[in-house]
This record gives sequence, C-alpha cells and structure tokens, in this order.
Amino acid sequence: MYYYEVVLQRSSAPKLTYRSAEKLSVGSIVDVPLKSTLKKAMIIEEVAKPETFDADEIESVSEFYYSEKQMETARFIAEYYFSSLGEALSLFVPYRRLEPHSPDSTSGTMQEHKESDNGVGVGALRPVLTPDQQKTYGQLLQKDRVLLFGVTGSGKTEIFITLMATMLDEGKTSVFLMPEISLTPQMEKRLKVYFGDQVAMWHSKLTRKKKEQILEGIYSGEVRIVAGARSSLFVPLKNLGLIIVDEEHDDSYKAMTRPRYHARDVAVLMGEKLGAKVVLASATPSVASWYKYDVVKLSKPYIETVKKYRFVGGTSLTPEMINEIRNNFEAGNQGLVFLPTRGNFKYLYCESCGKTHLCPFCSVGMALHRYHRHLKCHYCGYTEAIVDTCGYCGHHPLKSERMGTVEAIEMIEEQIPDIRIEQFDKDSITSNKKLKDALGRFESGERDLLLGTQMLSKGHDYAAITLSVIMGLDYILGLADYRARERAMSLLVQIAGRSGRAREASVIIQSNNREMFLPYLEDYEAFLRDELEFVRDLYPPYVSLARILIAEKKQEKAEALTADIVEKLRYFDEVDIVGYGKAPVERIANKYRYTVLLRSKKKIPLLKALHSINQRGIEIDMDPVEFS
DNA sequence: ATACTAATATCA
DNA sequence: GATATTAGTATG
Repeated sequence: MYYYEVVLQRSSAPKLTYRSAEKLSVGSIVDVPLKSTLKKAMIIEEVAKPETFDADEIESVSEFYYSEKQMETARFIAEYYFSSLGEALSLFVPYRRLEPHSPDSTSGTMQEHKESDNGVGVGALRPVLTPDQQKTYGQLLQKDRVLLFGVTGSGKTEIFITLMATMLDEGKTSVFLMPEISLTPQMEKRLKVYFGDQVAMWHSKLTRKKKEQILEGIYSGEVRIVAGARSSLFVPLKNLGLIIVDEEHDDSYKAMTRPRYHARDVAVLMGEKLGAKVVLASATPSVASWYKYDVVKLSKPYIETVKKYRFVGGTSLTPEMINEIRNNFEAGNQGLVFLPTRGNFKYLYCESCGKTHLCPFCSVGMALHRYHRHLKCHYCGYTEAIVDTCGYCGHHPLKSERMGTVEAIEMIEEQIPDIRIEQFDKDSITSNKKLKDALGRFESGERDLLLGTQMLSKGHDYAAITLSVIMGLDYILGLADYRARERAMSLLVQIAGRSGRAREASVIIQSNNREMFLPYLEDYEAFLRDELEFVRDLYPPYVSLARILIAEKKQEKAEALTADIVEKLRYFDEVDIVGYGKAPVERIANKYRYTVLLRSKKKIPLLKALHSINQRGIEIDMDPVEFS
C-alpha cells in the first residue's frame, strides 16, 4: 500500500493523506473522498503510513497531471504570494497523459515532451521588417530575458510575430500576454494572418466549450501559440520557447484575488525554469523592469509624426479646452478626451500651484474623509484636521472635486450641439461586443469624439486622431501611491501615443505640474532615470513591499489582530513596519478592514516574517500595486 | 475550502 | 422551545 499527501483543488485546506494500492506519481490529479463528497486533489508527495489515523483510499486517478515544472512553479507561487499549494496549482491547466494506461512514466517536465513535427515544412510565414525592426529582432534573439522599449507605433508587433515564427520553425511554442481581454480581438486578427489555426486566444471569459476546443488543439500539438490575458501563462504548452509580456507596465498583470501573483514576474520565473526566452515590452516601461532587465530600444516610430504639446490649467473642462475640441471638430477631425477613472477618494489639491497636500511621513497624498471631517494618509494611517490653505503657496481654498464622463459629455454637447460623442468607460463598455461596436462607430467616422477613462490608454488602435485632451493628471499625481508619478507619466505618454499616428496632432494636457512632465515628453528614459532616484531606498525596485490585509466582522477584533501582528513583526529587525491601521476603504462586505504595510531591503527576511504571522483571517499581498 | 458541530441570537 | 444565524474546528 502506498500513501500520498494531497492538496485539494482551489482549497486552502492543509495537506491530507490518502492511500492507494497502486503506485502513483507526484502531480497526478485524483478524486478523493472527504466527509461525504468526492473532491479533486493533487498528489504532492509520497509519505510513510500515517500512525495517528487511518487514511482513506484514493477513489480514482484522472488522465490529467501536473508536470514537475508546473509543480515547482506552483510551489514558488504558493510560498511567495502566500496562497495554499492547492490554490496555486489550480491556476494551471494540467497536461493530459498520452496513453491512458501508461505505467508510471513519472510526471514529465514541459520539455520532456518532444513535439511531433506537425507537418510544417515550408517554414512559418513572416512579416517584412524594416531595417530598424530587423536590428532590434537580432538583438532580442541574443538575450534570454530582455525589456523591449519601443515607442508607440514603432512596430513591436511585427517583431513579436517574427520571434514567434522563429520559435515555430525551431519546433517551439510561444505565449503572448496582453493586459486586457479587450485587446485580444484586435491582436487575434493580426496573429491569424501569419499563424492561422496554430494560434489560439485564451482568457478567463472563454466559455467552457471553447476552452475545451482550444485545449484539444494544445494537447494534439496543433495550437503552438497562445495569446491572451494573464491566465495564458498557465496553459499546458509543450516545449515552450518564448514568453512575450506586452504592455508590461500595466497593473492588470497583478492578480487581485488569491494567489495574488504578478504575471510579468511569474513569466520571468517560468522563463528561467523552462529555458524559454522572456521578452517584456512597453512604450512606457515600468521603473522596476527598466532597472532590473537588459533593455533593447526600438525608438524610431513606424510613421514619423509631429505632436504639439500644450499645457492648460483648471480642473474641469475649461472654455479653452472646449474651444480646442470645437476647432478640431469643425475642421472635420476626430479627437479623444481622457479623464481619470473612478477613484474612491478625493484629494486636496491647490488650484494655484497644482500641489497635493501630502502626508508629512510618507510623501503621498492625504486623502479627504469628508464624513469623518479629517485627512488621512492611506499608507501610515496618520490623520490630521482638514486644511484649507496650500502649504506651498498659501493659496486658498483647496479644491477636491473631480468630473465624471457623463458630466463632461453633457457639458461638451451643450456647447458643441452637433458633435457626436462616444462614451468609453467601465459604465458604457460592459461587454466585448459593446467595445467592438464603440470602436467601430468611432473608426467609421460615425463619431467625432471618443471620451473615456483608463480604457482609452490601453493599446487600442484608433484612426487618425488629431487631438488628444488629457484631463485630471494632477489627480493621478496626487494619488496615495508610491508610483503616482509613474502612473501619471505613463498615462500621459500612452494617451498621447494614440494620436497623430497618421498626421500632425495636438495634445492638450491639463495640469498645473507642467514642469514635472515637460522634460520627459520626448524622453521617457530621462523620466525613468529620475524616478529611480526619487524612489531610491524607499520603494521598489530598491526594496520590497508587502501589505497585510486584516478583515473581521467585529471592529475590535480586527483592531486587536492588527495590533497583535504588528507586535510580532517588531521582532524582525530586517523588516520595517511602514505603517498600519484602518484600511483606506474601512469596511467592505460588512467587514472592518485594517492593513499593515511592510518594507524590507531583502526578500527572504520579509517572506520569513510574513510566514511566521500568516494565519487565516488575514491576506498577504506581496509586491502590492493597490493600496485601498 | 468546506462540512460538520457547538454556541448564540431570534422569534413566536 | 424550536429554529435561524454565527463562530469554531477538523478534515486523512
């Protein structure tokens, strides 16, 4: 009789031990009886016969299994991102055994499976590259892990396609990550031209049927390129040669539910484990990746265009901005208006000098809590009375208002009666079809103005836009986030990049921090250099951050648990407690929320400290990107 | 996680 | 006193 420790699928339960008359391999997916039901479970380890209890028998063994590499990666994710192994493994789609009754062929690694040559004799179709693209492609070939820094419109996609074609010719498969499901249809069209049925689009919103079809293709070896959202990382491709992470700066790569992994970082890890090349790419790379990885630049835009930047003041749609929109409209051109998305909080900022009222201890914006009549730092919890006068220039009163998409549209329509506006935000774009329709109406010229939130910045190709209006950048700058500057800067460049693809364009930037943005408009590298100095010794990539979330029905309990955790953490002298207290969003789903923010120069001591205090009822977020 | 159990609140 | 809701605990 054999005994095995198993973890339950999608469960945070501890490891349990079951017995089997047959020898089974680690990674096998089995059905086990628990209480009165059957559960799916994964075999983790063979163990000796337990002495303190009688183990139940494994009910059945499925034809699916996790490879050693998948197991290793899942172990890492569970350890580093503080999930159970059962939860981490459940991210992956398992492999399928080739022969149903193969005698324990040990769980294969991804590389062990040699691809049967799928009748690709003529070599994969490739786009024609410009000399610049060709050169960049050559540079990428030489690196195992690299950040491709290419301005919008520089033709990164053709280079990706060429890389994937090369992989195909070598008998290797590729994964191509994009931050948003909404971006997949556009990319699908381009990829299909070159790869036909060898490419499949993958994301969590696919129907079960569709997923099964694609998996069938992957198992049979027909599908050799998987492109899509972050879950594409976990499909069972054999012989993986390349992982591309497009728009690598995008926070959507960080999972907001357990396991709270960062797909970009896991991609790098998997690349190392599997010996696959990893290419991160962005027109506005994250400061962290810029610091960590070798950079290859592709600077020459595909189509050279001229952009005129202009800064304007104010905090809402000013007559000046409406005039710009009107002029552009009357000249028969299309335009784009961005305003910052939702945001649960309002911050105090000075209309005169544009500065945000900051926490004296954290250099982040103090949030206005009107209900409590106070200001609060969302990092350390420091609170103070509401101030009314700007600490920098003495101007008063301070402003705290923002404008939403609906108000903006009403205001523009009122003053430019004939203009046709397409609303483009979370409220109006609730499905893929609506997205396609909205973009379709704009592209066909049925609409004159595209007005929306963050969605506008995400890599969609728009036709010949000649005017971009970017509102509320100061609001983003003032967010309680150590990357507020990075977010504002990247947003500005991304949105500006949507315009002027075909001809000269104007970019109107509403900000009182002209001097902050101006030096970097044509030189993002300079920004990255300066920003690295700005965060040195305080924030990533120089240190690691971790955030502990405590949520309890009873406030006293949450508070006590927080105090208890903080007390325990004081004994770890390599870990700084940046701050702790009520979470910015104090109550969600009837639970009182508290947070602790930690900082450490070294990962290992930080992980050790966190593992020592980990318990149910708390959530640990490694490398957090959100602080609400 | 989840089934099961004990403890406690709710209601007629 | 019976039933609904919540908190606690063990699961193999």
